[in-house]
Amino acid sequence: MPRHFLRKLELYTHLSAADREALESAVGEKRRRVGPREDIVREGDHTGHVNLVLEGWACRYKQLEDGRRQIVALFVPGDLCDTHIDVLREMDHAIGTLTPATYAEVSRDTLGAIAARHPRIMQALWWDTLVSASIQREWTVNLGQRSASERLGHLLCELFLRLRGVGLTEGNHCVLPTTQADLADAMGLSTVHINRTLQDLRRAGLIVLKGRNLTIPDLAALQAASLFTPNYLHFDHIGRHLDAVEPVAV
Amino acid sequence: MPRHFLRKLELYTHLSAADREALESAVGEKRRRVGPREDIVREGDHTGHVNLVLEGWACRYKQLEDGRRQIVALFVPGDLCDTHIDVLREMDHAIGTLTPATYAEVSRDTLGAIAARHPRIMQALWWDTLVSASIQREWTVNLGQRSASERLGHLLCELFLRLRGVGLTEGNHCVLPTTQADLADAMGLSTVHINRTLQDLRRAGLIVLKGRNLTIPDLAALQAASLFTPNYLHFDHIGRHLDAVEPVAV
DNA sequence: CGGTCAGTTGAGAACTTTCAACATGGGTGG
DNA sequence: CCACCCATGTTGAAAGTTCTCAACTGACCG
Repeated sequence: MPRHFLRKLELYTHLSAADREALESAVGEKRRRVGPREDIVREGDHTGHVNLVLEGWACRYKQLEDGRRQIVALFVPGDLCDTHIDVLREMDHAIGTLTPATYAEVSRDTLGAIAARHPRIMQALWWDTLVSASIQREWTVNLGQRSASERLGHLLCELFLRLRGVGLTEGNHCVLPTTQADLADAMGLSTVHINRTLQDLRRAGLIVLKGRNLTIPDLAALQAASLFTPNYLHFDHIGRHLDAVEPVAV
Repeated sequence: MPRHFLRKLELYTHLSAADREALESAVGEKRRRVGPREDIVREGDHTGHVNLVLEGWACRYKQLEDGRRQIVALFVPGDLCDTHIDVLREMDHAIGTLTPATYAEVSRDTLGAIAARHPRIMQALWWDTLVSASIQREWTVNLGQRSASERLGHLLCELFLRLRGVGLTEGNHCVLPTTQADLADAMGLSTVHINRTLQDLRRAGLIVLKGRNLTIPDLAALQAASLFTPNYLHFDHIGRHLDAVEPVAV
């Protein structure tokens, strides 16, 4: 059932049937369904589990006292929120949904048990954690150095590749279920400017965005226009030395 | 010798004498001294060790093809660069010094051996890693939502508290050895604007900055002006349940 | 003494925000 | 079934912030 998550981990290494079963049963333990714009975790909480997004989109965000909000990470199906975060006393940020969503709560104990018994999974979770950190760094670059259109184009490239990594694209097309206000909070821009920047990208033929449907006619062109290089996503099967060798050949 | 690092870890938990010795000997293995503005790690490298800053300041940065540079993290004495990063194939960023610096190279094997034998250290390293990630998120908020003066004030608050955490402040005073150009690259602003913003902060009486010497006459005031809350640094001795109980009482 | 680096200043240009109005669409109650 | 409402997206114009360019200062070094 956590097929997007499994698919993502297999970008790093091939899992054995036993690995997959272990993850499936862990994810089956406790499942929740929530509406759009709901908090899953609030700032100040102390949670003892990890959340895995199964369907829908969510985000990690921080809010300033005066109401300004910054989305610091977007979560799409297959994304794991806050691995190991429970070493810290309390959450310094919140996690909320952008769309209706379902997610699995995996307890720390369950995750620890799996990691102990399945070293390949442990490595893959490590990889996932490090890639998340790398994405966070790239967002810092994005906000610090890129112009509005580069910034937005960069985000769309990243999301497209991440969605493709979990099997949620078709050809050069994917969904973009966020509102323009969500994009604004993620990019540190006003909604008005997001709107105009999207129009610029459309006018330049770099994207086709109708409603929640995004098409990127020429990904290489969008990447070039956004100074995007995919290396920071580390989608290069770098854990192949750990690949499971199944006993049964085809 | 890695006194700043030890002191930082003790913000989280108290280490035993054995813990401290293990860390000291690990850090003594290989020590390097480099000048200012030198790269310690280059983008594309594949390193098998972790670097611990002993003296001087360094940074993690990413550079765009057209030369724009974003500093995504600052390292002060006691900071550890890139724990566990070697799960990834190659570095997606570089690490360079800002000032002359000395650092210790700790091999992955050494670190792994310590972690296995000293669970308290392993937990403390985890805490350090998670705090670094938290700081990275806060920088994203900083670049996305705060105005130039809030942004710069926020950074100065953070640096002051981090330096205080490793014993490198005296009263309300510390060093700030970066150039304005470095600050600009870290804050996503131009050097000219950094210069003017520093003047604003000075004029408002929030900082006194002469050469490399920074004084913050009223930290609470600077925090308030910058919408700074220290919770994200997690300096709250949250690992106290792990505190070492020394067999010898004083 | 000349050169270089860091810091400072002025002025205009460019980018982004704010405010306010208007358009569109889906959903709800009458 | 229609009327209304609200969330989302769109547009215009003025204001505000930040950048760029260019010049100049002061300190340190060879």
